Amino acid sequence: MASVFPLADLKASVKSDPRPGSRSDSWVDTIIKGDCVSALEALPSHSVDIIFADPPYNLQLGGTLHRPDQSLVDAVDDEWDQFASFEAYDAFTRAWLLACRRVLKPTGSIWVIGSYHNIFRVGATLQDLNFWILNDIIWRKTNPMPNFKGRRFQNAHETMIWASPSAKAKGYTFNYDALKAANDDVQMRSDWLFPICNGSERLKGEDGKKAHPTQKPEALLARVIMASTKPGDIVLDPFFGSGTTGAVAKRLGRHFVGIEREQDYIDAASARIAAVEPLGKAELTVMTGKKAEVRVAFNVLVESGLIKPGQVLTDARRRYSAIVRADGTVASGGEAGSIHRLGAKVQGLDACNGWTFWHFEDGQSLRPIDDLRSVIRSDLAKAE
Amino acid sequence: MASVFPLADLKASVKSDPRPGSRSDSWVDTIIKGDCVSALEALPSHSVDIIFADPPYNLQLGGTLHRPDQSLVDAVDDEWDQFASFEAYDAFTRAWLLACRRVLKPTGSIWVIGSYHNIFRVGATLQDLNFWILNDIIWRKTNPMPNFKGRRFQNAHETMIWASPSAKAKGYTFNYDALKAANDDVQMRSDWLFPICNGSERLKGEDGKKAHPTQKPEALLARVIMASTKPGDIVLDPFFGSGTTGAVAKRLGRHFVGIEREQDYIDAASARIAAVEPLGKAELTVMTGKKAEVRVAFNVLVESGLIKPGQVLTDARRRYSAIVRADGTVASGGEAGSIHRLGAKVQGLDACNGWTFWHFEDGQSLRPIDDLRSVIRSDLAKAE
DNA sequence: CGTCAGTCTGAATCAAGCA
DNA sequence: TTGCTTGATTCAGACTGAC
Repeated sequence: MASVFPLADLKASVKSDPRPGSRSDSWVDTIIKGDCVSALEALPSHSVDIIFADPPYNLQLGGTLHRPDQSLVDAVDDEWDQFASFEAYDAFTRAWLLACRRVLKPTGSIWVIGSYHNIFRVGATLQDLNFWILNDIIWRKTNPMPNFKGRRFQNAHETMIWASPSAKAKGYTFNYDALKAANDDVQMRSDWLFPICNGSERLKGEDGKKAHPTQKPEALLARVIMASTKPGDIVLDPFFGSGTTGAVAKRLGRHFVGIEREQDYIDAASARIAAVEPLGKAELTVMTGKKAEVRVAFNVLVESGLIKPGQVLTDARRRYSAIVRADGTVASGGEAGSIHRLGAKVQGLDACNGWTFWHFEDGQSLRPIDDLRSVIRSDLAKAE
Repeated sequence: MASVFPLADLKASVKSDPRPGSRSDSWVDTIIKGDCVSALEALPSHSVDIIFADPPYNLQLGGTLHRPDQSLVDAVDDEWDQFASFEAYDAFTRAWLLACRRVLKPTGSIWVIGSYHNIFRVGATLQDLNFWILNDIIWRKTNPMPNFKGRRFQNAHETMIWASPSAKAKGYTFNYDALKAANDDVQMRSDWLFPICNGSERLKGEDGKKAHPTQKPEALLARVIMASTKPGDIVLDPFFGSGTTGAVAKRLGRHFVGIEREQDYIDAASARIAAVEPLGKAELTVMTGKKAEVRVAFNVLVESGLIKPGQVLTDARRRYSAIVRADGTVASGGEAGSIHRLGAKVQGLDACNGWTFWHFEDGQSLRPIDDLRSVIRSDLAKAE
């Protein structure tokens, strides 16, 4: 897993089995080293299910920026983020988006993340190329960097665009019911709240400094992948960087393909992905349709890591137990469903408040999962 | 207030006093009836302080942007139609944005609101025209319309772009301190939470149906106007519609100019604005920080005797010390200079705010010399 | 072992005024 | 236009080390 694939070898491999849709599988679950567009052009047509792209933002920073305490802000000044003009950035964007569409299945979809520096150009280019925008999604950051000079609003979000390859492409995956069940039985909205990536999740080099300047949080990728793929799907990331997409895809039982130019990033991502333990099949079953009659309400706990997929919940007296799945449903015996339904089911009742019925192990004691919801609510309140 | 101004009369009026920056005032606090670009071209250059624009996103596009996926139009016509439509929309956007910039003061700023159907094109056009994006702001709706088909995320937000007329235009108004104070003493973020406009605020016709399809909530406009204008400023809305911008501007003690083509909307907006009662001066006072306060130099403290020549200043932890000299400079070791330069020097930094760095003995405690500046300012205020 | 205070840092288009 | 001086300015969360 996560082997590195030199571009020349990839071309030879794909040439030997070039049928669209077929694949020799040699490039699946690998990181292809090379230029984004060249690597994309070496892949078979219509061969991946979704694309998650975190392209350079084309930040145009002036001088240096200091905090009020005079410490220096470590800005993104990498060579890969430098473009001569908007025209150059647009040409770059067109090229990789066109290459992406050829590789994407007609039933697939693409996600692109950006900030106000680049996202408007990306969105307009997507439309110009006849991609069909399905949603724009706002990642609200719980802990964004402040505006130090007090001359603007605190830049507290980033924008993702979710699009299908054409207006007529209808087969894209959207796990509506699972998302709704996981969101307290109301539709998942277009604004998502997550912390930025730091702490132990943040990859660091031997010098203790961040391995990549723009590492995205796994929770963000988890929601993207759970929303728009099925288990076993192939997720392509043409700007692989620190490999968050690959790590989350592997954990969630999806395949990945990464494209990356810089060897340092490839090394960090390879090691990271190798350490990932995939979830089991039971945890990954995505609820589909209404026949399951299952309505869950706590995937935020799962996404935030307060509850982990595979974790066992019980009632207060440990008479009943259930296993948490990655999509925010729970399973027990042959039954699966929302915390509320399964709680009722195991007790033989018509209704049940899953939040107070199900408990989790906290050291030696059992605590209701509602306690964890309080933690999330507290975070949400702070973010408002 | 809120009289209607036929475009022909406006042209005659402005022609009689065409000096840029000057104004006969005849067009202030009126609704100009006519085409957006023509009306803008009839206004004096550099005459308004901010622009709030809620442009149509389906202009000349027929059903293209809103069309559900199941279109009966065949493929070739469909693609051609889309391409032509985006081009037409871009041309329209360029035209009204260019006309807006001529009318906008160099110290002004512009807000544009839109959804994913059009905001990416608007943002890219703003950048192409060398507007300088200051922030993108997300209006999160507390009560958005559900997604009925369950094929996408609930579209629960709209996007606003806030921009200055050029990268070098620095004088735009931003009431940072007032916003921060109003936000529990933390910086105002780029994501704002407001309900959509309904209930009694929603304008309705005699038939009881909504007078305008996209009436914006007054709270949204209030934050925009309070953030980026001063009392007495002129707020221009080139797509006036139901007149929310005018109503809020009047209530908040600002002037407005509206441009609108449809007589029905003009009638509704005129009546609405006429009923608005402006707030009093006391309610409108904007909290300002030190930037807007009277400048008090360090030597004023020495001259006034609050700080005495020979007195020793230290930093908050008494790691560094300096002696005050009669000319208002301070000295430490062999170095001397302003409170700022010496503060930077002793710390080995490029810059330092001497007002908050240097402290003086006050009984048993250390207090920043900035406290003494407040004393001076207080005395000055009493003398006014 | 826990607590508390201090430190560090994150995709940043981040000053204004005058000579 | 450019360069220099003055002086205005930070939130949340993880980590570190003292006690």
